[in-house]
Amino acid sequence: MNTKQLKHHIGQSITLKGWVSNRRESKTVVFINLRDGQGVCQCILGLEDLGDDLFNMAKSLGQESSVSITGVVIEDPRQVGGFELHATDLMVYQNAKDYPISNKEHGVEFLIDHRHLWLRSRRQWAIMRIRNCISYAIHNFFQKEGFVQMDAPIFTGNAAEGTTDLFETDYYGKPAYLTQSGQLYGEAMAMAMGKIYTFGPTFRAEKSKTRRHLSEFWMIEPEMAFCDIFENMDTIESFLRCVVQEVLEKCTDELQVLNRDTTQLETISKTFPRFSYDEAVEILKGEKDVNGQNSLLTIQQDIEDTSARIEEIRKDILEREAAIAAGGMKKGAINFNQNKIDTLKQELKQLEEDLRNLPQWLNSAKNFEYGNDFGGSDETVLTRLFDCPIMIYDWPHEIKAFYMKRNPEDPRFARGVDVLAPEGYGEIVGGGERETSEEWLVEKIKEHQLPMDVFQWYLDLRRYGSVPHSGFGLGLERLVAWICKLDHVRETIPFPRYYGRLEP
RNA sequence: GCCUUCAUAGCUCAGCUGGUUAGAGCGGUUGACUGUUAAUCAAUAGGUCCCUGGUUCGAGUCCAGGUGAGGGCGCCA
Repeated sequence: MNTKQLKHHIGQSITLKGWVSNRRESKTVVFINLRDGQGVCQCILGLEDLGDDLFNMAKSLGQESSVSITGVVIEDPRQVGGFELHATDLMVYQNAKDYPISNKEHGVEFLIDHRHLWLRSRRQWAIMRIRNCISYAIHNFFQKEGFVQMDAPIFTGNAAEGTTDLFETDYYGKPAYLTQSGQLYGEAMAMAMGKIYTFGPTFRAEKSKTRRHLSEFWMIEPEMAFCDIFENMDTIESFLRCVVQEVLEKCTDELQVLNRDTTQLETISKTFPRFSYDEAVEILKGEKDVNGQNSLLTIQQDIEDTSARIEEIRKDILEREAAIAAGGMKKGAINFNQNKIDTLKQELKQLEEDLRNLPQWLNSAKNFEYGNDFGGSDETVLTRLFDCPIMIYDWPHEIKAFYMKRNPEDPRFARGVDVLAPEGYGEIVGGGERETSEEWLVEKIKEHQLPMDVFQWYLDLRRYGSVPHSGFGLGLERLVAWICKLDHVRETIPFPRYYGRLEP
């Protein structure tokens, strides 16, 4: 029996097993919010129903104590979940004391240090369930479309694109690296199966301290034979649409816990705008408007709005502080105002940081040099103008990987595609069409000064039945972060690994 | 690697131009209250102000170095 099944047992006596997430008490009643992993249910434990011993035990329960409560299910629309349990019996597995995570706000460092316990809180519960839903939806989509899941190796012997961002391990006395992409193997597997996808961990030793980088993350890499870049973009679009719609449908409770504005996700049904690199540069530099908006003016406006909001918050804080200092306020009101001030200060900190960054971003967009790759801030500036994901294709070949196919009509460009998520989440998908010609590839490998011998197996794919083929890589954590609208990808994975973080 | 912000009670934070015994809320403990949703109310315990050195009659506050953390850039999903 669990809290999700209560609606089938109204008026019946049942037993729930779980953890005490909160407790309130008065002289003859104790209220316990019971969390069982599925959901929550408020349990009412009355002195008369339980007797002195059990009632006193109920009173002594600390947060996160593990218990089993038997009682009658009562429908009550005021309650979270819609039901409550009028207890007739209580069994305590363990009475927990001094649980470190209270229902108040905590700082990031403290919470991450207690990640093993933090996972129990409501918000994390919602995020992990959405992550699960996304994983399932991804498998579902590819399986329905006839893709075969095949796993690429995690140890790799060669460093295809430099060793600086690879983790080195000892493999029977030889250096081995943890995979940073299974793509080349994906191509080999696609030639065996037609359409495949990998779903596995990826490791990058980038010393990045940003809200969108992890050292260990999960990547989904489909690869399709007989597929050009445009068919690839079609696949990416229907894939993302399918996953987001699945979450909207299946995770209404979870999205609500996160306070996610779902109208911003429903725009997924729109056709994703597609721009060539050339067009995207014009938009970025403010030389071309889109949707009646100019990128530079939009950021300029953001700067002004942010400054105005900062002023507003400062004033609000001062007023509340003055009101408290003036005295005569009831303790409850003081408490309320102080909490409000805390939240406002939090927002203020965030806004002040934005205000430090925005002018840099504006500057970087203004002075963007044609031919360069887009930086994180450029992506933010671009996507600021759209409410659904956008795709950018045909990149200068110099800045793309050696295996990227050149546009036959204009060899200055490589047929890569990046998908940028809205709301500042940046690149969630990177992909493209792969080079089919052995000659071109050999030339590229030389140009990138890569060791030819380790790519012989890869070149075999072009020697024996080379066909046009494409694929892409999706960062699961970035997708989860965007769908849940989280500040940082470290909340999207149970035990995050990022620069400087290895425990717990 | 570069830039930037920060470190005060178990937790979240206040502490002004340096000045007596360092404060609040939450959490803990004790008590009050039949219905609370981060309950409320009263009382109570709880401190190496990150570390080292310096300036000063006097440093939580100023300066230098170190350590740890947040965020941004580069790089990327």
